[in-house]
Amino acid sequence: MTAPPAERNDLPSQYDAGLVEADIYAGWERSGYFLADVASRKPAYSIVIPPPNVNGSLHIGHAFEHTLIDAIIRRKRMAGFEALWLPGMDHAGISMQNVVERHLGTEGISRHDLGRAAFVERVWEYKANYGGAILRQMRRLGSSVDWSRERFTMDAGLSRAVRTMFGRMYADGLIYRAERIINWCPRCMTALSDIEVEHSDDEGELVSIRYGPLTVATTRVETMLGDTAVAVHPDDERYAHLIGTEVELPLTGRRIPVVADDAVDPAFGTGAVKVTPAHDPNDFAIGQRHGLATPSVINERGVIIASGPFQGLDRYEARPAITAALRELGLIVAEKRPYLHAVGHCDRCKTVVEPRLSKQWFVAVAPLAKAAGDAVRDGRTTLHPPEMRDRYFAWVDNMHDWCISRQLWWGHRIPVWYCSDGHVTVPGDADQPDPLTCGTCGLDGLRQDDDVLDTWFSSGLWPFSTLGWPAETEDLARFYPTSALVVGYDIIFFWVARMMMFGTYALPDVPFRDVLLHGLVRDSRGKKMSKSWGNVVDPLEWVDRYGADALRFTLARGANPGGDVPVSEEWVQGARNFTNKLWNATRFALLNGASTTEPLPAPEELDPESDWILSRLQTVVAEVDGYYEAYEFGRVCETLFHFAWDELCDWYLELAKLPLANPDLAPRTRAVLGHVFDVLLRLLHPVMPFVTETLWRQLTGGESVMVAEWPVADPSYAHRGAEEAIAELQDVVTAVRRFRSDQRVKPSATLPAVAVGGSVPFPAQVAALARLAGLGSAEQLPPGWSPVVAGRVSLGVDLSGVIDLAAERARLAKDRAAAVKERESASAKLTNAQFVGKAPAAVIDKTKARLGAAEADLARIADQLAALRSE
RNA sequence: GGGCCCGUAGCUCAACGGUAGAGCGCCGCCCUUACAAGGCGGAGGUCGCAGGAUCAACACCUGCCGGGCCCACCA
Repeated sequence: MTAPPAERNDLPSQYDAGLVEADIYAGWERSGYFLADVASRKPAYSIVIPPPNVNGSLHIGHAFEHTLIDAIIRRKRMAGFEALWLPGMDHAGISMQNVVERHLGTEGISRHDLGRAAFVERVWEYKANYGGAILRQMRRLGSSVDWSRERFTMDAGLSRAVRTMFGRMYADGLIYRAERIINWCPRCMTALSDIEVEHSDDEGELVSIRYGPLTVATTRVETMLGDTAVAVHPDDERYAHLIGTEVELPLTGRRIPVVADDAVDPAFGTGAVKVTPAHDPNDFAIGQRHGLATPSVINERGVIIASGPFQGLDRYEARPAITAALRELGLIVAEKRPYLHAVGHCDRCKTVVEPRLSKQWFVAVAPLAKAAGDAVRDGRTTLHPPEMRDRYFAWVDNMHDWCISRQLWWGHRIPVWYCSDGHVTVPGDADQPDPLTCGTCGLDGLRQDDDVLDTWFSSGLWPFSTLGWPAETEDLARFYPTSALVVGYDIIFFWVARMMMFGTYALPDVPFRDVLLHGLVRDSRGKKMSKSWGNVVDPLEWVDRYGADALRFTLARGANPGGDVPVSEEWVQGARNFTNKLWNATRFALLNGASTTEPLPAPEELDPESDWILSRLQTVVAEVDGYYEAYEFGRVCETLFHFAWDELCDWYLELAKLPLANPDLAPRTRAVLGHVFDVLLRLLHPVMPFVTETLWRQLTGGESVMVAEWPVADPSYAHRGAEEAIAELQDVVTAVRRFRSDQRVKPSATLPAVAVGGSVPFPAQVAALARLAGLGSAEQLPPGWSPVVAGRVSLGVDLSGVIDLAAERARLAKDRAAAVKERESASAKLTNAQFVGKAPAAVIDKTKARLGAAEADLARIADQLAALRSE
């Protein structure tokens, strides 16, 4: 796609992002630049997308994450890497099933009315109709993903990876089935892993109940129906005589033993604990140690199933009912009292989780977690920012076995078959067909496990399953390990740790070299965005209004490693203004014939202002490159923003106007202009792809900045002298401008004549100065003089009608006060530093210079005040 | 109950052992031939509090106050 170079003087004075972005993206897609070529000789650079949920839509957090990833990928592509950004989506097990069930609910039917096959069919339909919205929206943002490699966690290839992984881990004893206490959501009707449970401190009531001679306390009265013991600490003298005896369990007519167990804290409450092995993980462990029965009294819907008067009540109806019954019997010792305690909630639907004994599949995490921890400890994978390492280690070092079976219909069905004798058959390899006969006894009529796998099981394989694993594909060889993972710190455990576990288990190397953990997007007051706060924003609305580049710049600019990012529409407006500034500045360059075809003159051949901007440019190139490499996107943006706006636009373009008007000087200045804009646009491209593409094509006539070379700093253009000269010029101009402002000299009025301070080094600069400061003429004078006062004294110009002498005296007095303060500060510091003689020489010198400057200022101010007095 | 982070200009946030920065907001002046989505000038901070080590701290250490986050099977 070759963009026809537009008429150079045909650019409107405002940038309209909406006008160009869609076409540009379509052109990029057609060009094939997004595709990664396995056969290329370039070094590989790869990132797999953190797959968004199929049922979601692009929110501001995605926009943030995608901006960072795209910036990384685009820069690497320009820098000569074969860059791959692999897109895709996650089937989002519970989440997606819930969404579809809700839709069915509006039709008045449940998934059970449909049956499993029909329900799963519906989910696929839903996915086809609504899924992938995010991936389509990504085009709006400009994400340069390789669409030819798009994957889905339920597609055939990934299903094969899941089945292979399960088979291998089962064979290795890393996946097993067991009856355990698991977290159960009575609403979603499925088991959950530990991290799918959110704990919150909820108000409960601690009720003390008399069990014969003992008193126990509980927040969950209803579980007492399933108690099979009371436990006390073995060393607790108060109860030593009761150990081994039995007490009566109220309301049930059952007698239960008193057991001694170390898990009991004798200092808590009465030191006696009721034990409900089927409904509490602690109690289950106690039960195991003492061979207690494990009767379940609450079913999967949270309903009491113990026979008796409470049977059929919901757990929350049963609680007060049982309490009342106990009170009637006089068994409530103390009145119930409010008690704040941690309660687990389902992270999908917020229902209070019910610990429940059931038979589930688990991953034995110990060896995997160790490998995942080691990979970070020994530096094969690096976490950014490093503070996140502690969090990561705390998790992998203390992980419990992972419950991976879910009682859902949407997901990867567990690849396990049972015969009527209950033997388990697991196909060892993904390419084996579903087994027809039992591997143990040879019976046929096998039945597949009804459950599906935790959605994070398949996500955990993402970095290599998407590249073709278990097949040994070229993609896998070329792009694994992936170079970086860019993801929010909120899913370190859900996802990052799991990928590390699976990756180090199944492949010879880690899944990624760098992990960049970004923060959450917040509103302008630093508040977390949530629907209930009403502060969520639709990123695409901002894209519509201000353009994708403005949104991207805003997000990238706010990115500090690991930090949260506040955004507001005003920030985006500011970024939009920046795109417009770039637009107009480039337009100025184009109108003035900026050229990228003329060779850039060597430093000696240039005017100081050009030496200066090129010197600054090469510094900026080096800095920005380093910031990109360190994932310091905030600084990338900050540096480029200031260079472009404050230095290039506010000073260089103004300074360039004079040489551009001079036929002898213009060609060189045009070459410098062309070069500076060319480099600037390339540096900005990873963050602001659209506006830079538009402008870069106009400027250079090139095909696409996407595939332009990444700039490299050229230290031969470093020019200290020019930087100092321009700094001095800026000081003087600012002083004159300040004078004008103080003296209320109209901007349109030209001061009749004035002398300027500073060692302004050459005639062109004096002319520039006259222009920038609105002077009729200017001459050099010793530095440091208030311009007009100097003019009066030195040139004899009579400004008495123009100058407000009192205002000028006030200004000088103020300057003098500042100089006095500065002299004192520098002097104190110098005395201090010299006294002990430990300060580095550089510091002493610098401080001496400060002191000298302050003293010189004071002398000049005194002279000027004296001159004014004689006026 | 453990662990982590943060308290810097009105707001949101940077920086850093050696003279406090940005964006937005605010005040004043300007439609100056790239840009009013702009230009120029300016105001505004005892860097949460109290100690300590250092020639020198906003920056390092300790304690306190205030705010946030993560992990957690004490009934």
